[in-house]
Amino acid sequence: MAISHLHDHNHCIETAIERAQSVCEEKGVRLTPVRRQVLELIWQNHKPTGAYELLPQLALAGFNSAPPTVYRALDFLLEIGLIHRISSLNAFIGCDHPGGLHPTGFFICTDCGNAAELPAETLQTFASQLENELGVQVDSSSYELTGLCAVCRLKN
Amino acid sequence: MAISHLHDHNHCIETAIERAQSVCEEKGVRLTPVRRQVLELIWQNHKPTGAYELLPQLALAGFNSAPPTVYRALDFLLEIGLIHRISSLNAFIGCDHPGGLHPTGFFICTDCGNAAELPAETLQTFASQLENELGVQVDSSSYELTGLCAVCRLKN
DNA sequence: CGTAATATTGCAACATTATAACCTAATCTG
DNA sequence: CAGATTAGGTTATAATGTTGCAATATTACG
Repeated sequence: MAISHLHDHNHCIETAIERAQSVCEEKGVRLTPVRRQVLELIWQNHKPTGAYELLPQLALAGFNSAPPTVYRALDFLLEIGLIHRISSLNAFIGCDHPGGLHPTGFFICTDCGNAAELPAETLQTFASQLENELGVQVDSSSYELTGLCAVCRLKN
Repeated sequence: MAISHLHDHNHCIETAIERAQSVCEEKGVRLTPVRRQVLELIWQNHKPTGAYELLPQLALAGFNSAPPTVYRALDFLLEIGLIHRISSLNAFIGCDHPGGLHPTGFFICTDCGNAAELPAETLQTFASQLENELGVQVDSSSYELTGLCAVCRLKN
């Protein structure tokens, strides 16, 4: 399992970085070394990662490492939708399907710690339903759930 | 408008405190003076309120006012479901329908700052749908949306 | 190219939010 | 009442996030 996970995972990271490149080119913004490195670290961790966890990792990779550096990179990545912020954890995680700002939604397993992004269509449906039900206009949203993921549910 | 709002609002607060009393009696826990005062302040503010906003208000009401005091009261009120935490705002707000722990969900108007609790049934439906869709078991959830509320939408 | 405008980064200090540790006081239980 | 439990006071500190300004890099344009 370790090997296949590792393999998949390296693939994940590569793909994520490539897509990030494309997104940035399309938008005419710059994926600078720090920003790229932060994104790569987030994908390497592959779980919700706090800003202050990234600091030493960034230092280890030979980059300047002070809070504003990391937060600026995170803000940039958030703004173009390459990562999401999970506010109940004060943590950040890579976006599965970048390419524009969209509702944030994660299911976080309290056993294995994995965070799975919720399907965009589902979130869209929820938001629309609430708009109708409440008569409001939804501009942004974040849905954060915890519990046991499908795997851990069987294990226990 | 100011008067009617004020009236409704005082009623809100009274009702909330009364319900809190009942809930605490049922559960056999103590709504001590600090806890009661914190709850009352939260209802008085009538909008998401940060812990450090409560400190001076608590001091003004003649109570000890140090972070642990407020946080302990907040933790207590959260645990028995009398208030909710809105993590995207690092703030707390009174629960509309206390009487047990339940999913947290709020629509926050970016214009007027009001936070409206989402209908419990709707949240329950969403959670069930996600459980089916993802094969997971949901233990807790928090849905936070922003945008324009029905009133502010018309005003603008 | 050269230069001005813009965007990005480095750095130091600071602001905000939350918790730990330890002790005292109040309340409950038998 | 004595002992156990719960709640609160106090000090210090941890964790998270921001501001402001100077320096550097990148881009735009004559």
